[in-house]
Amino acid sequence: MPELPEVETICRGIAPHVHGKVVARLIIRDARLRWPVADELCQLLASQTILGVDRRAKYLLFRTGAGTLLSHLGMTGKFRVLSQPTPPDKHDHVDLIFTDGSLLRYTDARRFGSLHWAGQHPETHPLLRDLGPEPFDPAFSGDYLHQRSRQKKQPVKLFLMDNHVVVGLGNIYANEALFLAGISPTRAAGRVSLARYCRLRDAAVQVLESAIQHGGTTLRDYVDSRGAPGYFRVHLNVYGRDDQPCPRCGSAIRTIRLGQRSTFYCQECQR
DNA sequence: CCGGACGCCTGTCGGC
DNA sequence: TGCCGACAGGCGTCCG
Repeated sequence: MPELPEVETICRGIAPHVHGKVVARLIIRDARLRWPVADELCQLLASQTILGVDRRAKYLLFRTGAGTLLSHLGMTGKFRVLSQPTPPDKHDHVDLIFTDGSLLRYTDARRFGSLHWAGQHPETHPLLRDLGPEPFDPAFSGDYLHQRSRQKKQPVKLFLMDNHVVVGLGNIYANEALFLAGISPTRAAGRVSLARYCRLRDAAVQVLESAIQHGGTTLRDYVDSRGAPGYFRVHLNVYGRDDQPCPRCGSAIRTIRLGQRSTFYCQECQR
């Protein structure tokens, strides 16, 4: 479900409500997420204070003095803050209960998400270690993309969605960035010029920043930590708009499959 | 080493 | 109405 803007929105929504809270206990109702949730998390987190919440790529990091709780939301993962417990629904798999009676509840219908303990240096955790730069990091530049893509025959859209290259761009925002940059998603990554990679970098940063400002994109079931949808959907130029007119030139937006994912683009505006 | 396909799950939607 | 296949904001792993 969530790409960078959605995870960032959840991170900002949760942070003020969990910051400084002390964990009373962790309840794991169903440990069968993408990887089994370790029972040890209960002992590790008990009586720890949440010092802060950060985002790295599409992961949320809950910092404590003893180490870091790492969470990925997969396709349908959600976090909500409740001021007091309510009877759990079918997919409410984990509760992090604080000493003041409030709680952070993890819900995930498809169970593609995950919860891991990452210790004091989460950046060395295997899931984070090999990730590429954040899109807002100066290291993510047109020059960087150009250098990394030489000799690559892979379609530029898959290159852009590769977490080893840059993080945070999932199917929606990769489609949108390529539209804004005027680059065909099927073009071989190694055959995109430096100038066009500079435009692609700018387009990616622009679409992600704008999406964050609008609280992310809700297509079907994404909601933030307060249960509110994101409002960026109305700003999408191509995603989900097959056969509709291109907002720039009016010709019909095409849909193809690339790496088993739906890919939307304008044949006239993107080359 | 690379690129592409698979599989993990449940829910929803469209077509017959 | 019901059934069935396709598809959905991700990504580690396996295979050629």
